[in-house]
Amino acid sequence: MYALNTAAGPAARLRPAVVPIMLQDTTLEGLFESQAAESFAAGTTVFWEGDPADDIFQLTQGILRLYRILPDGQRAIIGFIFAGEILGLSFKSDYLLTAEAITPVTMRRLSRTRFHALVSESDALRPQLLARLCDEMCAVQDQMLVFLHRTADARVASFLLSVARKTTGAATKGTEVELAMSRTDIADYLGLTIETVCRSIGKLKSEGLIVLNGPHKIVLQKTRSLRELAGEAKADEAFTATARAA
Amino acid sequence: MYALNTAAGPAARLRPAVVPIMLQDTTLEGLFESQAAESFAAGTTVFWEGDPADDIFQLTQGILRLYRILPDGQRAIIGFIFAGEILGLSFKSDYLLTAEAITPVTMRRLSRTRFHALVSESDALRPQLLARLCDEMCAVQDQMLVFLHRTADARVASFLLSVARKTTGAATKGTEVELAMSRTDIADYLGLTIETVCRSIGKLKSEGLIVLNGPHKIVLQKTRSLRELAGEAKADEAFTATARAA
DNA sequence: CGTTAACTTGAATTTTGTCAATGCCTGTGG
DNA sequence: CCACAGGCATTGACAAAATTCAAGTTAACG
Repeated sequence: MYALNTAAGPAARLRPAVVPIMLQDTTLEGLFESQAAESFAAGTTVFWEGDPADDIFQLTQGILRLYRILPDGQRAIIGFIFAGEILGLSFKSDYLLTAEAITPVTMRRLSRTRFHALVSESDALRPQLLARLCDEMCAVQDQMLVFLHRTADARVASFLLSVARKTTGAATKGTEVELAMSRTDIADYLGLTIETVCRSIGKLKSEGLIVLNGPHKIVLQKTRSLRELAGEAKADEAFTATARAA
Repeated sequence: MYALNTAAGPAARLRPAVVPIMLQDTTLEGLFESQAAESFAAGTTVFWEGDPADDIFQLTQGILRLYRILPDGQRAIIGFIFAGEILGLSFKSDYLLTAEAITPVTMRRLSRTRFHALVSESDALRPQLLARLCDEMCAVQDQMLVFLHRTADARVASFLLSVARKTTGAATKGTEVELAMSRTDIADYLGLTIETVCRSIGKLKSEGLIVLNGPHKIVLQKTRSLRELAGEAKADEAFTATARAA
């Protein structure tokens, strides 16, 4: 994968601008802190599939979409990058996908050679990079399990929970999720059509699992049902115990 | 991912038993060459999801399936491991999936701590490990694109090509593919039902893309059509040129 | 051989995709 | 500030794809 979640998650964005110097040596994010911020307008492309993969980025604000165009012309969205995440980590000479700003974004850039030099010099950073890659691999696998083996409704539920966690840090009753991406983006990510995404969201709404404040603001209501639908948990222990007692 | 393809692919299996000593220092596979071979009967479990992840394995003969049981009891196959591949590479303390022998297998084992010590000591091995992880990540992504965005027929075609390449090293007209796994295994891997897998294979057969020698031996016939169906290539250049001229 | 499990095929149902129409935000210009 | 245009989201009717349920048929193994 080309994106690595920060261990800290959304907390990273709330972190004060001035951080202990030590961080620069002990976290991958620290490597970017001395770099200048660059801005990209919404809709702008940060890099194209096929461009030489010269740089590695940290997204400091905004949301990106990563996609590839399939041989038949269909656009497949590989994932979304949220503030705090690192992007472009690859050992290929070219980028294998296109990164596009969904919202206005700001990023910090580090040349790939510099990044790898810094990482391989540091005994603290090397294992971190490996651990991150493994974490990311696990995440991709989990995602694939949900998306591949479950229905449209389950995929949408899983997606909403995932966005909630990445943007607000939690997915509890009352959490308002800002969906910056369009329905088309969601569909191209989940391997569904726009219409099916709409209908699934509509169904979640009519069943009271979520509430909509316009098409791009979703409030989570029945988070247990959402999690079950998304295939994240078995039926609750207490519930099955009750069922057994009855 | 828990499996890393050997760079050499199937050639690794054909490699003479005696190899230059140098290899032991320059490839990840080399690390396993001094280890004793262990055998597992078909149907045996090598390790279970949740076991402490103490060892890393190289599969020297046979085929494994990797799977997890989803909360609703469904079995999701994450992938298959073929001879030559390395298995169990994770930075988690426990295995996150179950590895089961499909055929009789032989493996070599290395403790995780030993493996990581050897790798981190070697300037040659460290970048290899990173590169492998990235390659594997790309492979998982590609797979996801095909499986998520394409039909049952396309998934099956893609699967057959992939098995052909991993076992015979090529996917050309006349290649005979040995499918050691059951239809249920294939279905649980592709996110389809057994019946759909059967029907897709039947369709490929009736359209002349493949020939069956019993249910577990498949001969590739129209490899270009298979690749197009699998979404591996655009329509052939010459063809589109012709179409334009007409 | 005979038994059992695996594979294949068929028909009905459900889910998803396709095509088409309508409604609703949003931003721009009057 | 309002009107309007254009894009996006939603909904409906129908078609296609995949799943489910239910037989058969073939292959594997003792």
